[in-house]
Amino acid sequence: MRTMSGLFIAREFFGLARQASTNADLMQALACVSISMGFDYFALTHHVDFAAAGHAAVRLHNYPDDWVAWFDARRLGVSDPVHRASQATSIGFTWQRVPELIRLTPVDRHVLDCARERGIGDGFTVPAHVPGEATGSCSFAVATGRCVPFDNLPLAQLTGAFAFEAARRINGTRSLDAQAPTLTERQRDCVLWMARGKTDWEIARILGLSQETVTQHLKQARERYDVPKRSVLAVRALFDGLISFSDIFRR
Amino acid sequence: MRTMSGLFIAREFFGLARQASTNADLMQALACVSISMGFDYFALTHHVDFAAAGHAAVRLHNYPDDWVAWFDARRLGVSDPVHRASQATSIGFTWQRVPELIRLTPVDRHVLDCARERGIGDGFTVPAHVPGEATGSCSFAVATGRCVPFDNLPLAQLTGAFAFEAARRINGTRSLDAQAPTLTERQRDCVLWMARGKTDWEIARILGLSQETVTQHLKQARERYDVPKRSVLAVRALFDGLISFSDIFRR
DNA sequence: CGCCCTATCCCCATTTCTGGGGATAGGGCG
DNA sequence: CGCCCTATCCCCAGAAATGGGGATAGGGCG
Repeated sequence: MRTMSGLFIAREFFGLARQASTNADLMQALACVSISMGFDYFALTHHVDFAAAGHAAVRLHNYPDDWVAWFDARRLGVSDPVHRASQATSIGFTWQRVPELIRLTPVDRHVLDCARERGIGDGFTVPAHVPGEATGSCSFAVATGRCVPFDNLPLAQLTGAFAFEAARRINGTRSLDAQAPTLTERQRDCVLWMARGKTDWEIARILGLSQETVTQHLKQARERYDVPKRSVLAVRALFDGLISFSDIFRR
Repeated sequence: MRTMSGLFIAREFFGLARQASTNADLMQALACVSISMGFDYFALTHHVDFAAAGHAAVRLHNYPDDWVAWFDARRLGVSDPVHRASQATSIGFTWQRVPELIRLTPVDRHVLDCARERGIGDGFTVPAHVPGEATGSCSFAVATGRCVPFDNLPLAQLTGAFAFEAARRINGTRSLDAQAPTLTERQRDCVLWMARGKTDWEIARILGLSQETVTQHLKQARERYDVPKRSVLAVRALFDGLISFSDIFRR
């Protein structure tokens, strides 16, 4: 009775993932659930160049070694077509749908062919994007020549999403900084418009102040954060939630 | 037998959402599935200022009229605490968890209190973020005094994610060629150090280039994003996941 | 009352960023 | 081969940001 076993699989994985306190714990849980769902491989990864990236980037997988070597030699972490496709949707997709999401180049087709030659056939990828963090995904794949277990794709969607969040937790998601500086309302106004790309003169017009006053507010905000430049001030205020991406981009 | 009815609800909703060709179709499907899951209200929305935003922004909901009027009068689409919290996680969260995700200001607490007074109690929000597009979410809420149906949260996670993607499809997903800008490796290096607060001279020393080359790379990055200032360039690159908070703050 | 904070405005000099122009070299692709 | 992209370097002038100084006014608190 597949219906019943699907939810049993989910509950078991959620329990393991919730208890996981290391990447190894999570890897083991993912290896088991992949098999249970009818997949052969999994890969939970940030879409970065692992040769250049440091410690904070996550990559947990059980892909064949020769595929991984080939992938890394070409530094495909950023440009892999499946990774690129995952930036065009908010829910999971089978790899057969990739050409509907992005325009495939000849190089992309070659990458997919080489994966097939090295044992990775079709798959299902669950995107995970949190603003301010590297984009990522959790993929489940079948060996070359096998079929994706279509009935279990909703379960794979849930599992992939939950696994990525567990990885964020284990590897240290940003924590709320109780000691972060606060800004006055006026300082925050000026920081928000600066982050929108306005000059002091423009902000002065918008808020009905003199240009020097705007300069002063931004200087005082920088001093509270002890940063030398406005670019890092904007980043810090974003990180602390004093301003939000939506607020910045609003028209 | 709740286990059985949960997956029955999911399959029914997926069928309706897949067939939906208008926002009204999707709204009807969401209204039904919300009740079936044990919620009283739903709201699928882009996090924009609806007074100013245009045609591409989606908002489908069945909230009480006086709450909506209050919400819009204060233009909370971009600064609502639940919306802001959804930018700090990749999976859904109950509103009780919002203080773990963002720092609540006195204004935020007032917003949550007023929602409660107008009939909206607790809820569960599923974030949806596609790089290069406005952030959004699909929320399910219970009336003041009622409990969130915890057993159905995995189902709400699936439903919310699927509904948001259906809304994207109905309202015209972007074309294959419309992708967030990309930066060359060198441009990204310079953007990252700029976002860390370094001057061109400093970046030049760090990367072993001339100061003019650094200026050029940053100019070209601004041109790719079509933004006039470095502050907003840093914000955009963060939003799209090209650089991350951990990249910037890492030593 | 004095002190501190916030908001507002002004001045100066220097550094940094922005727009605009020029150039070379190497690699990939049609 | 020509074209485009990437990386690198240079020049100029003007706008914008940064550091540093000055000031007033109003409100809250000990």
